[in-house]
Amino acid sequence: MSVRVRIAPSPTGDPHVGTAYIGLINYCFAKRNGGAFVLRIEDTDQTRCTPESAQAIFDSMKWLGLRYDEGPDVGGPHGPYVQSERVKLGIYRTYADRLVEQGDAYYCFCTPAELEAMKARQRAANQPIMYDRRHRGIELSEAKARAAAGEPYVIRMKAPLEGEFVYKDRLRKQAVAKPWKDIDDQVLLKSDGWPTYHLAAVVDDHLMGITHVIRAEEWLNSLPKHIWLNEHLGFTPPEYVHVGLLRNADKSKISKRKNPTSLLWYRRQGFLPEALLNFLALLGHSFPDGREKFTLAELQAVFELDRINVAGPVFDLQKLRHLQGQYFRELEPEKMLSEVHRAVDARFSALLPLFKERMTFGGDFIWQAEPFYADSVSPHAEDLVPKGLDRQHARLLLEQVQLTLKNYAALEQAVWDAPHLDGVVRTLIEERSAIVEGDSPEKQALAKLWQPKTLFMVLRVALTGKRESPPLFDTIAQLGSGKTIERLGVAQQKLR
RNA sequence: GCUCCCAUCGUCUAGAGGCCUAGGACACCAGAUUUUCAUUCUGGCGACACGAGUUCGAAUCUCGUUGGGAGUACCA
Repeated sequence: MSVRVRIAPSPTGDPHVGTAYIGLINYCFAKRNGGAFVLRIEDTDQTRCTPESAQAIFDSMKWLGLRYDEGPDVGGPHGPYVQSERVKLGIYRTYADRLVEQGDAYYCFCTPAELEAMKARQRAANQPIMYDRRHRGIELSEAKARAAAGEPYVIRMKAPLEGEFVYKDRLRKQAVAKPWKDIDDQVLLKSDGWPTYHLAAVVDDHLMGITHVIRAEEWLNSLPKHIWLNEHLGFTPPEYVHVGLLRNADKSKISKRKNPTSLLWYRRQGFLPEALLNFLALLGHSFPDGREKFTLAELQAVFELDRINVAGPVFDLQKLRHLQGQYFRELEPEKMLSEVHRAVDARFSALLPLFKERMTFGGDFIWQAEPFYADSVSPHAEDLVPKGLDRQHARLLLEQVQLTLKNYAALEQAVWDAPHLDGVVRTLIEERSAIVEGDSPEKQALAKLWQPKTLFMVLRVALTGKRESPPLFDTIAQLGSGKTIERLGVAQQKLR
C-alpha cells in the first residue's frame, strides 16, 4: 500500500511555523516513499476558525514549496478537504451514531457548570481531573427521548474501564503503556452537533486513506482515544508517529510571545523560503554526511523518518539568520535586486509623503529616509545637547520622554500616529513646565529645556541621528514604538 | 495534583558497546584578509544531568534520582 500522509492545521490566526515544521517532515516522508501529501483543514471550532486563515495556510505552504497533492484548493479524490464541509455532509454524525448504536458511546447531558464544579472538586481533592462518567449508564431510549425533547447533549466515547493501552511509537524507546481507566470519556460530538478533533481526525484519516499520522508530541496523550476510535469504528489504524515540539529559549512550547511564530512574519521580513525550510529541517533531522545546507530536493532524497530526534528543539533565530544570509548572498543578481526592491517598497509609500517637500532630486530620498530603514542610528553626543544646557539636561529629557512613550505604547488602546503622539508629548511638556516655574539659573535652564523647540531638536537627533528630518511626530509614528524607545535609550547611553 | 514523553557544548546536532583524550554547525572570543563594515579563512572556549548496575569495556543497554516538557476542554 502506498504511503499517504497529511497535515491538518486548524485555521485560527496566522499560519504557524510549527505547521511548516510538521508539514516539512510529512512532505519529505511522502516524497521519499513515493507517496502522497495531503492538506486538510480542521475547522470544527466554529468560534475560532476563519476562511482568511485557511487561505493564508494555502499561501504559506506554497510559498515554502511544500506542494500538497490533495487539498481544499487543489482537489483530489477524497474531498472535500475542509471539515466544515464534511460536517454538512453528515459524515461525522453517522460515525458518532454508529458508536452509540454499538454501545460504544453515549449521550451526556451535563451542563458546563456541572462539569466545572466536578473539576473544582477533583482539583481540591488532588484527584486526576476527568469526567466522572455519570451519564454512562443512561438508557439509550431515555437519552434519545431527552435529546428529542430539545435538551442539549454531547456524545461521549465509552472508554474501557480495565486493561491497558499499549502502543509502540517507532521514534520512542519504549512503548507507551497506560491503564484504560485513566482515559477520559472524551466528547466526540459537541452540543452544536459538530465533531471534536478526535472524532473528525480519526474518521477523515480513515476516509482519506492516510497510512501514517506524523504529528507533534502534544497529541501523544490522546493517542489511546484515537486508536480506540479506529478499532471501534472498524478501521485499520494508521501508524502514529510523534515528533518533538518546537521550543522557546526557555524550553517551553513555542509561543507567539517569545518567538515569531507566524509564517507571514517570516515572509514579510524577507526570509527566503529555502532558508527557512533548511533551518526547520535541521531541527530534528540530520544528514548522514553532516551536511547542513541543502535544498528541499536533496533533503527528500535522503530523508529518514527514523532519524528524527524527538527531544523538542529550541527554535534558534540566530541560526536561521545565518542560513538566511548564506542563501541571500547566493541569490542571482535579478533575484537579489527584487528582494531589495521588496524591502524598500514595503515602507516606501508610507514614507514618501514625509519627504515630498524636502526633496530636490529623487535621489535625496536615499539619504533623507535612511534613518527609517536603518536598524540603528548614531547621533553625535554634541548634537544631543542644546546650546546653553548640559548633558544631564538632555539625558533627563530623553529619559522622561522615553518613559512616557513606553507607558503610552503599553496601553491597550494606544494609537501610534502623529496626532496622538503629539498629544502625549505635549501633555508631558505641560506637566514639566508647570513644575519648573521660578528664576534660579537651574530653573531657567529647565524651563528652556522643556520648550518645544529645544526639546524637539534633542528628540529629532536621538531618533534620526540628524538635525533635519520630517516633522517630529510623523517621524516617531513611522519609526514605530519599538525603534523609538530603543533609540531614545541609545541616545541616553551616548550622554553618559 | 494526576498521566505521559524527553535528557550529548549556551543553542541545533553526529554518535546505534571498543573507531570518543566525544565530531560538525550557530553564537561567543582571538587572529588573517578587507581603507571601514560585512563576507571569507584560521585558531580558541565549550557537553555525554547524577547515582547504581550489566560488561573485559558504556555517551551508547537496565534501573533509580534529578531536571525539563506536554496533556489534563463541548480548542485543535
